[in-house]
Amino acid sequence: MKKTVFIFSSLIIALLILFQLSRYTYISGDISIEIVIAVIAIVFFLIGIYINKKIGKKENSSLDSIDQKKIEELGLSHREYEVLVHISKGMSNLEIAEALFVSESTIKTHVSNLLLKLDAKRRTQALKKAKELQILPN
Amino acid sequence: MKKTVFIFSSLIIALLILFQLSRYTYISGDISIEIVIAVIAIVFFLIGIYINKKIGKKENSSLDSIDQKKIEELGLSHREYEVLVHISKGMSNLEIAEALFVSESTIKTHVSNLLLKLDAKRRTQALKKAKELQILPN
DNA sequence: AAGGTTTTGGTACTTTAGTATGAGTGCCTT
DNA sequence: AAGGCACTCATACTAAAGTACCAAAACCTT
Repeated sequence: MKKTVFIFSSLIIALLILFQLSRYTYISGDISIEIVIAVIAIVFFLIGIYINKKIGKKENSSLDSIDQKKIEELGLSHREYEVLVHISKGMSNLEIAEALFVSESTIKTHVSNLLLKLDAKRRTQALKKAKELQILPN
Repeated sequence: MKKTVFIFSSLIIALLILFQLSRYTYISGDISIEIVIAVIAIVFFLIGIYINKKIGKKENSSLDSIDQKKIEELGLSHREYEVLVHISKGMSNLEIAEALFVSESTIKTHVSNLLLKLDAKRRTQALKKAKELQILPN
């Protein structure tokens, strides 16, 4: 919101400055009108690119970042989320157990609770839902 | 490549037309120079936005689009790929079987071949690899 | 210190997933 | 027409995954 106002204010100011500049060069006549126009064209062309890039980056970053709030909302504990991340790497319960230095039973407990909290029947479904909820990166 | 050439050609032509237009209005003097400059500024501003959107979409689509060539490289059959897509939706073998109107045995066979071709031990690992290979959308 | 939550782990069991093997059918190509 | 490939399905396993229930230690918090 604030940025949009700033950008449009800058645009209007730039426009006014260019108007004054063009009038000056028109009167003095020491710079050809074609060059002025070319400069204006290039400047606004670059402004257009710049603004679009800003907007594009915002959209991308909102798609990439994981939603910490939603993890809390779901009541996922730190360990459960950790297990979820390992599942997303395609690891088996035993592999996760070894990676986290705990027993396979522990991982099974975590997975079971995980599936309950994510309302999933399978780990693959949990992955799909987690990605939809933005708690796992794509 | 072709699009880039097209865009730059259009840009150069637009520039030439605007030059001629500006000269004409300069000589005839029936349109104030400020309006001409404002029009040029707006036009190039819009051109900048347009080009950037095109480029942005290309970048996004290249990240999103599935790699048909890699599917062929891996030797994945149409049915196997179909099963893979269903797995990525979090479905069980039985659910996939019902969705595709075949027996669970058939799906198991497909999954087995799928895992071999993707060099995966589990379906979750197959999903991870498939996404890395860009044969599944994120 | 008491109480709740998290983390850990076990047993026992059911359900999916995945492997191995064999085999029939249909389609395309040579 | 014959061979190859994709698709289908079955049986019989083995291996994971997931559930249910219980329980103890570790942790924060009030």
